[in-house]
Amino acid sequence: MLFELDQKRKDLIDEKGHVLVLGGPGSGKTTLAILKAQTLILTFKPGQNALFLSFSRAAVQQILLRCKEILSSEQMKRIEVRTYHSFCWELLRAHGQALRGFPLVMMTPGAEGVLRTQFTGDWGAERRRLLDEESRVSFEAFAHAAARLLEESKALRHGIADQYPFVILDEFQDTDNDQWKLVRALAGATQCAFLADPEQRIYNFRPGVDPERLNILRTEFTLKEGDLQDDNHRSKDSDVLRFGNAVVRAVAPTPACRDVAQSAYAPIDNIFKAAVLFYVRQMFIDLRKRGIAEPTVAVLAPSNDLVIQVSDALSARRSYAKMACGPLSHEIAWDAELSASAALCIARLLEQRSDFCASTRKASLAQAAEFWLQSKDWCEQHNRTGAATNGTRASALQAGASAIDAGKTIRSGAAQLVADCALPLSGDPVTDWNASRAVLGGHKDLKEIAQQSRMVGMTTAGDPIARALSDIWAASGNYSGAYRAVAAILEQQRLIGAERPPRGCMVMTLHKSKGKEFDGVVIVEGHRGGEILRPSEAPHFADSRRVLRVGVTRARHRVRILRPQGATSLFEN
DNA sequence: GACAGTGAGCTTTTT
DNA sequence: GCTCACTGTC
Repeated sequence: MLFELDQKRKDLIDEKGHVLVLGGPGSGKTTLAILKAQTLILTFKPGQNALFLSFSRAAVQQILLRCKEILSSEQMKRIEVRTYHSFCWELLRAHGQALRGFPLVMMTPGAEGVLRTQFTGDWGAERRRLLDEESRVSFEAFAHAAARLLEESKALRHGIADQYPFVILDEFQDTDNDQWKLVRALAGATQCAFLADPEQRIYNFRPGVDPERLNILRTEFTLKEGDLQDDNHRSKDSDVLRFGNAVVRAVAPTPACRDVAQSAYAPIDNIFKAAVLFYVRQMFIDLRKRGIAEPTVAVLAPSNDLVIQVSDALSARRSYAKMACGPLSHEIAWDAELSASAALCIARLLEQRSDFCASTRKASLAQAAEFWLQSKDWCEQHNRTGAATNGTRASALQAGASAIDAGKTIRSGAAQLVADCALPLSGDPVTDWNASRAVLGGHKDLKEIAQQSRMVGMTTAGDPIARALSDIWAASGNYSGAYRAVAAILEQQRLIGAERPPRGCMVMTLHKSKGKEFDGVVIVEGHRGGEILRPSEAPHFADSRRVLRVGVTRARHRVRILRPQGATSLFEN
């Protein structure tokens, strides 16, 4: 592939020192960095590679795709595209032992959660103690620990610099303090390209992410800066980016943008859902009219809560303005941990219905309790309310299991509902699965299990879980062993799943869409909560506007923003 | 320890 | 309008 480069880009590629490349979505930062790597690779000695660090596995996939468009297969071998986590872990594993005397042991998020819930006091201090005294390193402390290794050992710094004479840092504006320490140590010894878009800084709320990051970088290192902000290659013929920038400035774009449409719906639940389905279908029709045979469409919502509602909206037949719309199949980008736990509850209930006895009933209660414990841990980790309530719910279910052991009556309504479930089975996995879910839907302290379990995909007979359950039924006429089978499938999906290239219709939060690209984007605002412009940020909504810009600029061709009637205008004039 | 009633506050989170 | 934390009652 050939690239026409202007002088600004050529200068950045030829610069021998560090470069800071600023640019909006689709401006070609990544491409420029890869071209620079391509040039530098020519000067590398055998064994030396370029290193490209990014935050998420999804981003790594995107970057690899871009690399394949530009580099030859020989050149591909000379560039390593990695997440911070995988790079740091390899560093720790390879050099931790030599420098500290003990091999480092990885503490997975799950294992750390268990320790944390048992520990009272300052967890941060305990985490440092675990690292110093037991060589156990938390997932979240990888960057911190790796940075310390580099800071402490000049030999290691130079070893890494020799191995990677050129390092690219993606999304640099979102680098947290620990990652910055690591990068600072690297940049002191090797040549770096920092890629950043200050307007895409949407992880401000994360501890250690500093809005001043770029200025900190500028004071610490001598840089050649280049700003590609004005250019846009992703959506050349569309004015999607112009709209995104207008949103951040809060000034309506003139002339109006053809490719971005806003619609208002009456703030009533049924109308909301019908409107979502209608406009998403409409987006597919629009894109096909433009000659895109198999369009990808992302439906983006400000909150996870709303993502569920959107998925709900797309899952049933509805009519909007007298037009009938059939359901639309779609994928949800979802935090798999909780939904896996919820799915295991359903599997336990299937076993209980197959063989109603003390041990299956206790297992169901224990799994439901486990769900709430995980929920509790999640709340604590993410600083959300609900931890106390979830803990109480878990206790009530555990108390139910103890009551069965002691031969006493179960006192909690939720525990009773779980333990007394003895619905007959039909042998059709989808029907039986949904019947178990429906039971849980009948109590406020179990409802969320039913809701979360919807995310694992068990709607058609072809889903892996349905097929496995079908096999079990065929072999034994009941669902004994369902738990193990479902657990195995979920584990497998966790390892291989997730990073498939986008296809068809996908629903996710605005935040999760960052770094991705779709033909069309539908942004959905809720009518009760789930606001695009978060009320707490009034009157200027600066953070919200950056998030919205990220969502809007995911689109190659077309955007629709669906808002409730009466919502605050996106523009102040 | 279960649960109904009451008043407050409501997001996002790459590994 | 819903869900959480907290409090009082059984």
